[in-house]
Amino acid sequence: MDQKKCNELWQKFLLKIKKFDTNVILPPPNVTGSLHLGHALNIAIQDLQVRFSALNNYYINWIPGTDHAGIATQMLVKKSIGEKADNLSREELIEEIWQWKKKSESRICTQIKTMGALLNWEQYTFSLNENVTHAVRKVFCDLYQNKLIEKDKRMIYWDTKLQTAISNLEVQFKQIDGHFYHIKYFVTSKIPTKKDIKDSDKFFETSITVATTRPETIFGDEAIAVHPADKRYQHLIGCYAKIPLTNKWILIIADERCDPKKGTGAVKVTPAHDFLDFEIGKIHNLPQTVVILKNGTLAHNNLVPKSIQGLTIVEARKQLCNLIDMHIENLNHLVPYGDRSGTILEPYVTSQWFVNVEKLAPKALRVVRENNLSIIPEYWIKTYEHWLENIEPWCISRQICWGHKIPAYYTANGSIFVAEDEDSLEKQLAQTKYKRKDLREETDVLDTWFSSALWPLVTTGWPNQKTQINDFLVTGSDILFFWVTRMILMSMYCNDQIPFKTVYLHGLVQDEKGKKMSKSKNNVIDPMTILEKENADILRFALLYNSVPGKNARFSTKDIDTSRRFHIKIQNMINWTKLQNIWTKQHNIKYKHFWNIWIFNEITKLSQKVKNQINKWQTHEASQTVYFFTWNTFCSWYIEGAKHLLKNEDTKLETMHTIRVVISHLLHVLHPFLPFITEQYWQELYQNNEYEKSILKSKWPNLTQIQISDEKLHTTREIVKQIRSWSSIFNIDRNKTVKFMKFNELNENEEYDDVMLASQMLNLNFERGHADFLCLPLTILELIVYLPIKNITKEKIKEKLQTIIDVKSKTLIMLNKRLQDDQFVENADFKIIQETKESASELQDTIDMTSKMIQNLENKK
RNA sequence: AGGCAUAUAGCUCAGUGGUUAGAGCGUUACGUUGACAUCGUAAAGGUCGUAGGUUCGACUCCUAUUAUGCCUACCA
Repeated sequence: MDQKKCNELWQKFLLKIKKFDTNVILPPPNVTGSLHLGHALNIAIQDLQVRFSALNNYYINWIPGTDHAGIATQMLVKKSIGEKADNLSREELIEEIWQWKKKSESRICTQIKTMGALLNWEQYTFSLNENVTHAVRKVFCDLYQNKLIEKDKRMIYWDTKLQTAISNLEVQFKQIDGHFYHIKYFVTSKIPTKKDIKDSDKFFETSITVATTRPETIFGDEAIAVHPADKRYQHLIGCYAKIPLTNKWILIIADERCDPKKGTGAVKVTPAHDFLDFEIGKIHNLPQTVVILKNGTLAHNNLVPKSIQGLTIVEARKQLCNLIDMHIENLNHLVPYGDRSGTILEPYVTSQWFVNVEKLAPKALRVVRENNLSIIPEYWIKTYEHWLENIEPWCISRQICWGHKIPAYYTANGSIFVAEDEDSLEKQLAQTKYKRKDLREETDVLDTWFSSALWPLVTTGWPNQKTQINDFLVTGSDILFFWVTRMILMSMYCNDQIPFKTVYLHGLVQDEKGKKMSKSKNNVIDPMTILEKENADILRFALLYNSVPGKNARFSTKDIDTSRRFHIKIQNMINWTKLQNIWTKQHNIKYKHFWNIWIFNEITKLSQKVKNQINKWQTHEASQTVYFFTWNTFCSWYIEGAKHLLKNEDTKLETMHTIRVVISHLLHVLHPFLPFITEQYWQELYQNNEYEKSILKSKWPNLTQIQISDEKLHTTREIVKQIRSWSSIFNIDRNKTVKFMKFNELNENEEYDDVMLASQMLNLNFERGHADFLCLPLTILELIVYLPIKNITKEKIKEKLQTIIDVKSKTLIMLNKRLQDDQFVENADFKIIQETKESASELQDTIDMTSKMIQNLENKK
C-alpha cells in the first residue's frame, strides 16, 4: 500500500493538464495548529468533486493556502512563550510568530497531502504573502477613496484580555446566571450646593432605585433615565440623584427608550460603557466618563473611590456589594464574550477603522436573488438575506501586531494619508506641506477576514490578472457571514462579478452525542491519529457517508468501523478475483449469459445514478449508493452467482471478462470516494504496476445498457429469495430434488438456465416435473416450485398457503377498492392507474394459483 | 424577542403527493467457516411530534401548536 506513490502520480497528472476549466479555492486553514475533523470533511467533499470532474474531463484548479489568523495565532504564540512575551518588542514578537507559522504551515500541508487531496500546490498561497499584501492595500485605498472605509470614534466591543477592538461578529452572547443589583440613589429637586452635600442627611427628599447588572459602572453615570410616561417617576424628571460613594450629582431625564417593565423602570445612563447609554448620551449631550480602563480595571481618577481603583471588574463588583447597601437579585441574562479570548467584552469608545458594508450589500443581495449565485442548502439564502439587509459597519482595525498593516499615515496634528505604496504616498505629500519623515505609520492591523474576503482574487494573481468565476466554494456554514458573504461583497466591489457560482455549506463535525468537539470536553477525535492507523480512504468515506448538506455530522469511531469494513470488503472482493485467476488470462469475450449482462447493466445504471447525485451535491446519498452496490449488488448477488458460472466451461471465460470490465468501471465510480485503494488496484490490475497512467487518465464510465428482458434475472433472484425466506421457517430436505413446473406452456427444449443458477446458489437439486411426494408448493413468478420439507404435514402446508392468500387478498381488496373509486380513476395519472391494475391482476393470479394448490392438496387426500 | 432548521425503527439518520416508509449500528434466530479478523439469510421493532385543512389519495403540501438546536438582537 504505497500512498506516497499515488500522491506522486496525481501530482504528475496535474502538471500535465494544460488548461484548467475553473478555479476552486480550498478554504485556507488557520496556521494556529493542525487540522481537525471539520477540515478533513471539507477536504473530502471538495476532493470528491474535483476527482469526479477530472474523471469527466473537467479540470479544476484547486488552490491550497493557509491563513495567518491574526488574533488566534498571536494569542497562541504569546501563550506558548509565556510571561516573556510581554518583554518582546513588536518586531521580536512578529518574528516569533513567523517561526510558529512555519512549523504549523508545514504540518498542515503534510496533513492535507496525507488526505490525498488533488490540489495544485504550484499555486499555494499564504495570507501574508507579498502579493496578498499588495492586493489588500490596493483594495483598502480604493475603498477609502470611495468613502467606503472611514476612521471614526465609535462604541465598539473591546476585548480587555487581548486589548483590541473586535467586530460584532466575533461577539458571542452567552446566557449566564448573574445578578441584578438594585441600587438606591438619593434624590433632590434643588440644585445641591456644597453645604447641602456636607449636610446630606437632612437634604434628601426622596430616592430612586436603579437596577443594573454592572454596579461598577455607576461612577461613570451621567444621568438616570425614566420613561416620560412612567407615572412612578414623572415627578422626578429634572431632579438630581447622587451617585453612591461619591459627591457627584446627576440629572434624572426622560427617554422613550427606557422600558418601564424592565428592572425598576429607571435606568442609569453610562455613556462611556454601554451601547444604549452611548446613544442616549449623545441625544442628551452627556459627557462620556471613562471609569473602566482598556485592561478591564477600574480607573484611577477622583470619581472612583480609592478602595476600588485598579481592581478588576469582578473584584470591584464584590467590593461594592460591601460598600453600598443594595438589594441583589438573581438574574439570568446575556453577556457578550470574545469568541477567541473567552473573556467578557467591554463596550468601549475608541477610534477605529470601519468598512461601510451596508453600501456594498445591495449588489450582494441582488446576485443571490437573481439566482446567479446559489447556496446549498437553499434555506441559508434567507439567513444570508436577513443578515445583509441588517448589516452594520464592519470594524476592521485590530490593536495587535500579526496581520496586514493598515496603509494609513498620520501627521502630528492628526491629518490622515492613506496610500497603497510609498510612491503614491510621496505623490500625495507633494501637494501638501508635509514630509515623509513627519508621518507616523498606523500600527493597527486589519481584521484577518479582510484579507480572507479577497481570497478568490489573491490566489489567482489579481489585480494583475482578472479572476475567473469559481465553480463552487465548499465551506462550513459557521463562517457564512465571517467569510462567504464578505468574499461576495468584495468580489462584487473589486471585480463586479460573483466569486463563485455555487456555495455548498456543510455542518460542523460533532461528537457522537451531538456536542461540539473541544479539548476541554475531551471528546476531540484527531484526524491525524486516525490517519496514523488507517488508510486515508477510510477516514474520507466515514466523513462523506455522514455528510448531509448544512447539517452537523455526528462522528464516532463506529463510523470509522463501518468505513473500514467497507474497505476490507473491497480488498476481499479483489482477493477473490485473484484466487479465481481472473486476471491471468485476458480474453475479450462478449457477454451472453443473462447474469453477466445484468451486472453490466447495473454498473451502467450505477455510474449514472452516482453522477447525478454528485452533481446535486448529495454526498451522503452517493456514498450510500456506491456502498450498497459494491456490497449487495456486486458481492452478495453477482459474485455469488458468478461463482457457479466460473465452474462451467461454457460461461467461464465470458464471466471472467465481465468481472474484469465491471471492476474497472467500479474502480472509477469508487475513485472519488476512495482514491487510494482504487488507484492502487487500478495500477496493479490494469496497468501492470507500471505507475505511468493514473486512474484519473481513464474516464468515468458512460455506458449504454444492453437491451435485454430481465425476466430471467427476476426468476433467479425470486427463487433464491423466496426459498431462503421459507427455509428460515421450515427445515428443507436437502436430500430430495426440488421439482418445478411452468404455469402456462410446456416447452421441452427450454434451457431454464435461470432456474439452474438459482438451484446452484441455493445448493439444491432442481428438476422439471411434478412432485410425487408431499411438499410445499410455491408460486414464484411464472413457476411452481415444489420445495421438499422435512416432517411436513398436509395441514401445515394448507396453513401456510392460506396465510399467503390472506396477506395477498388484503392488499388486493385495497387496490380494487381504489380502482372502483370514480374519483381516483378520473383524477389519478394514467400511469398510476395502469400500475395499480397490473399489481391487482398479479395479486389475483397468485391468489388463484395458491387456492388451486390447496384444492390439489385436498384431492390428493 | 425575531429568523431559520429539525422532529421518521432501540440508537444515528436517509427519503418520497401514489400500493406494504428505508439504510447503518444494535437485538433475536438459523446457517456458513472454500474471498471476507467473518459472511449470509430471516425475524422483531414505526398510527413518520400533536391538531386541523387542501386532495381521489398526505409521512410528503398549507395552517396552528409543542419540543429541541442554530443564527441574529442595545436589554439596563
